[in-house]
Amino acid sequence: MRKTFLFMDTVVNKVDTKGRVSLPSDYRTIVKELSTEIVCYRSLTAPCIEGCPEELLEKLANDMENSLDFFSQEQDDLTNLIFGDAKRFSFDSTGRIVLTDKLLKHAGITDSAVFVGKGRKFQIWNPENWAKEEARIRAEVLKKRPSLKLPVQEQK
Amino acid sequence: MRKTFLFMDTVVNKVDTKGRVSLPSDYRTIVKELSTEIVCYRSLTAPCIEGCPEELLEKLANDMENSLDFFSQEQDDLTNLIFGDAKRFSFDSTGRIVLTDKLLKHAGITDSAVFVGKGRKFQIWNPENWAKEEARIRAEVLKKRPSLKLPVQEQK
DNA sequence: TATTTTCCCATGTTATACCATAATATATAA
DNA sequence: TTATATATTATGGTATAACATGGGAAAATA
Repeated sequence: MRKTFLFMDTVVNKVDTKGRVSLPSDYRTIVKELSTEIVCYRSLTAPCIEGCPEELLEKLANDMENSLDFFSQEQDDLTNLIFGDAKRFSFDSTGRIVLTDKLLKHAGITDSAVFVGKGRKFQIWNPENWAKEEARIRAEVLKKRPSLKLPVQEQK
Repeated sequence: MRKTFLFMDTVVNKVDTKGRVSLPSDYRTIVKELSTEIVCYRSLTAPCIEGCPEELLEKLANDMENSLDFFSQEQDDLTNLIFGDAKRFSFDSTGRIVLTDKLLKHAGITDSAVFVGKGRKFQIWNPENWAKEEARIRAEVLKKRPSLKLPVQEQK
């Protein structure tokens, strides 16, 4: 895998009635070096969609295969949950993927979606939900790091 | 074996009176790169059918051969169970396989079946049973979430 | 010959590849 | 800088191809 595969930035795109969305151009150039496909699945921990190159899940599959706990119930459950939910999405020449109803519903996305870079992977949120989530995260960080001194500035 | 051989997603297909089911198109494209056959067997741990390319069983056979537990009763039993039960299924030009009564009965499948991706392999469930199983797994994973540890990935 | 199994064709449905245009960003010249 | 041109990207619409599935003929089996 390339060393510098980092999904970044926050991009809002429209979602049409068929569930089509343009994958941000930046994301595409990253993905294109490997293939014309990405994998998406419902986040286990948040009301959003997660996406990544297939290579990332490939690595996970390998690790699980080679794990000592191969026959354990937990691994069995995890593979079912992860791979059962994940799905390949290929984008056409115009750079769009078609998200499924299951994914859109889980994230509460209707007519527009926001792509949020997360390094090796990215997330797709309902814009309003993301606004709240971002605020929550920022608040959390401030609370956890009281010694962090930000420049005192007036709110505008 | 190809780099990206991952069975994913959850697909419901009909099973007709002859026991015919369409293998999901995604699965077929994976399998086709190797052959026109898959191997199916009754899951050892759940009321479902498991399927995979023959190459995976090949790998299993190798691993067991090279294992330190070569003479163990457990491994002996496992090979008997798996290889004794496994059977090749070839799919025709329309992409269908014909499941045997033994398999269908074990999974409680009658008129429709759900394919669940599991990475290197996949499972075939009775839809209602899978719904319950998925709910169970999700609840389980959420409960364990704080301590949940995926296989540690080696840094290179 | 009767029964099962395999193979192939036909059809409705859905998804996807493609084209056209609009919007945006980037580059170039004044 | 400002204005204009060019390229890239986003989005709407549509024709096409792919798919799942029912039915039946040919082949194989008993």
